Amino acid sequence: MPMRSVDIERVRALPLFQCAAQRTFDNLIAGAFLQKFPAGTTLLMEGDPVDFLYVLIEGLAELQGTWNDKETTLAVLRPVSTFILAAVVLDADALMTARTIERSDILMISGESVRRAMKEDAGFAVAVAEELSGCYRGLVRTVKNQKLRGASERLANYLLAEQVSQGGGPTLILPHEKRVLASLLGMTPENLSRAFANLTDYGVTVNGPQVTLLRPIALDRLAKPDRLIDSHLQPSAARVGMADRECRASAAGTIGALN
Amino acid sequence: MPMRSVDIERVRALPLFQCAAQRTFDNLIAGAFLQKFPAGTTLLMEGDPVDFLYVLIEGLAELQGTWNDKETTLAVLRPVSTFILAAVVLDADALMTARTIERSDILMISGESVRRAMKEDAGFAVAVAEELSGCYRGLVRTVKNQKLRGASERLANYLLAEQVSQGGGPTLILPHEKRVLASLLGMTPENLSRAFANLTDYGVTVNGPQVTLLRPIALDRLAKPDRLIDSHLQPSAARVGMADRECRASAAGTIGALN
DNA sequence: CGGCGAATTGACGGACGTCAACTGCTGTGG
DNA sequence: CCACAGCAGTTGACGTCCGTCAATTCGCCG
Repeated sequence: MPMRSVDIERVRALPLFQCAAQRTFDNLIAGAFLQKFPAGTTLLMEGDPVDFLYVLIEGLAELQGTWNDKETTLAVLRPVSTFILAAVVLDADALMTARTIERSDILMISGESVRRAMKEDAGFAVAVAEELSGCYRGLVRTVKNQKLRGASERLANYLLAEQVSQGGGPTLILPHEKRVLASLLGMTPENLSRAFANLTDYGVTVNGPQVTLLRPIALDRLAKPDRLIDSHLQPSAARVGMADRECRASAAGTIGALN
Repeated sequence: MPMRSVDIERVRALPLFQCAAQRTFDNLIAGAFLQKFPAGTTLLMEGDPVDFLYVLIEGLAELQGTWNDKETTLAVLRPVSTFILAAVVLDADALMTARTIERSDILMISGESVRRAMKEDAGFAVAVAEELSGCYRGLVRTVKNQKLRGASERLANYLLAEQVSQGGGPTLILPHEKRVLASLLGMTPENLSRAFANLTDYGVTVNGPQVTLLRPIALDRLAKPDRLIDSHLQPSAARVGMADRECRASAAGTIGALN
């Protein structure tokens, strides 16, 4: 429950916190909990009031939305990401359910203290606005991805993005169950299987969670990745120091670490 | 080009600006332009650097995304809304192109001065964060709408939302061409026609841009509107003063005034 | 060993996109 | 004033993509 100083430093290094005054940061973590959750734990249900800002320190988590007994995954989060920031800022009810996919370490910071810190520390308030901007743009990319691309195109782009995020080698490991991936990409598990089958012509080989891209150029020609949709290919950051805030926020899933 | 004081007051009254210090606000509008554009003008192209924060004062505008020669409408904006805020905050390239649908009056505020104002005025920075949060949540609703509902369900919900936004009477006027509506709802114009046809069984009558809802209860049973997707039905604002920031931002289209 | 759930495969149906033809409106120019 | 071109909207036919249902296989864990 008390935080290790290693973890404190990881949090302090987040874009969200690194510009905050030391005093602001201390106040924020003073009333914070670091908690371990097993896989499959629901942290927060859609529609519930939000009392905490969450920070995923270790593990894997998922944000999902529901309607009419149907469910969809809006994002898969990797460490280190914050989530549910927008609801915290507005003190509003959650629009998505948050669930752990793996055993996870999660830092919970009082929402009330976040709102107070923003009013007292302009640097922190700016950082919150920047974080939200990155999340917002991640979602814009998501919507474009969904509305403009077909199912196999979405999968192809996902694979290319994962490839670079896993070091650029020809073979990559899916970070979670295929059913979660299917939901993230906006299709059924059955259709994801077929989408993988479609991509065999483009050099995609599947073996359980392990996927190999034998003909990346052919796959790329199908996927047509675009810097205005796929956040992993950003131009050479002409304005230094920025850009990577947006990148980090968008690193998880096809899309963004959504707040 | 010089702003009328009427317009200045309308801008000042926006949630984004009403908490800003007078001095901050004066600096912001000091270097701002108020400009009139004819219908169909492209204000900003996808991929371009963003130099201004835009405020739609009068008229109607549209944000669209493109990929592989396909185009989709991400939002339709009504006065008074800001747009392209997120790109301004990050000083990043636009992810969407902005186009006027009708003749419009648009206020353009220097992006540089917005970023400076945030650093100097914590109240303004908080307001920016709140605005972005509302926009973000609008987009979350959009994604859920897209991924969880079928085409006629999206249309039905759009109609019910428009109905309340136009005073609650049985008949409403579509604010723009049906082709724009189709694109906003994620379908082709042909399919929008068919979706309207499907809804005749639920008391929906179409006559050009005029739509009448004869059996709102039946339509509602089909649409299953949900407060976690459809921003027009918010609970009774237990915490006063907030909530309507989110509502305003989400009032345009099925979805949000996207920034 | 037995059972459960994830993943795959096939068959089927429905939803949606595409193409084409037709209507009706509007603005233009002879 | 009317003829005509151009575009939005509608309708029909058709094909494809995708979801649903069912059966099967496989791996994991009790």
